[in-house]
Amino acid sequence: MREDDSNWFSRWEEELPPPEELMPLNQTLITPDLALAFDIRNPASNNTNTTTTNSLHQNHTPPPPPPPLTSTTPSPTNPLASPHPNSGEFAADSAELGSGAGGDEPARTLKRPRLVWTPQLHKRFVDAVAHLGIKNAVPKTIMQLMSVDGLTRENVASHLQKYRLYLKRMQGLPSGGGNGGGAGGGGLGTATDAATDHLFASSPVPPHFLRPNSDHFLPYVPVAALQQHQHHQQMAAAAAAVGHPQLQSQYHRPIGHFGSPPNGQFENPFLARQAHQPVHRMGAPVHNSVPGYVEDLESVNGNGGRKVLTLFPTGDD
DNA sequence: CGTGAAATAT
DNA sequence: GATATTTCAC
Repeated sequence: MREDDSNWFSRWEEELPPPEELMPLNQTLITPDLALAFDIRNPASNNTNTTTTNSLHQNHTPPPPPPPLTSTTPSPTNPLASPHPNSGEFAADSAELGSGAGGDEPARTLKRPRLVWTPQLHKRFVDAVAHLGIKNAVPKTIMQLMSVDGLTRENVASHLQKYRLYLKRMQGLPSGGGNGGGAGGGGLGTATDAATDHLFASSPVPPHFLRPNSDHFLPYVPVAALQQHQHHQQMAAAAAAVGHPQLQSQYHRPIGHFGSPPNGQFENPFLARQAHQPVHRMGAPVHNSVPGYVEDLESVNGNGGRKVLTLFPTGDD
């Protein structure tokens, strides 16, 4: 059964995980103490040996440097004056660690913690790729389109790679459902596919991806009325999504698992920063007029009524 | 710069 | 041990 592309989106809702993200996040949860800086990495959790049972992951990682990531901060004038003073950007930093040995030289060599690709972030990624088209779906473009602060080209490239594999695997067995035997004729790795499925399954796969033929991209429709009465809190972008919640005591709320979705695999509803407006012009031959690319916000009615806002047009052409 | 594969951390 | 993510190399 081939459904129109317009339907593929509808399926998202059902396939998408129950948005526990709906849960009203109150910035109140974040006390000023917590809201300071983030970023941590276990310097000692690095063991080349696979045998030593060093389960000591708990170490204090001094919150080093400021969160500022890429220097691309055009922010000339923010037309979107955020009504919430708290949620726009994060304070610079307080540099109050005093722990251990000094530590304050990191401004540049900032080793970012592992980036956690949450369903939301992944969705953004997919959306960006969908808008760009496989043709221009290159890390650099995607990264720029995503405008997620903290995201780097390497991150996107890495994820893109996995995403491609996932699509490939999918084309082999689109069989919805348990498909047990791989069959498809591919006979390739099997361990990584199933695993990635969970993560990628959270985000809808645009039909265009399965379509090596069509390389046309959507013109992107501006969201005329995006005045939702319910504004969700906005926190740092990927930066906040990084690191571990356990020790992380900064811009990340102790949100654990809200509700348990049937799928059971979501718990990090962090928000990606609404990027700035225009994307840097690159030497790309194509003129992608991508004005403020607004990502769809998760708007759900706490009353069972699930409502999702999408920006891009569903119908391909 | 982009992509592929390996290494590492969780 | 498996998976996710990061890093190196081409």
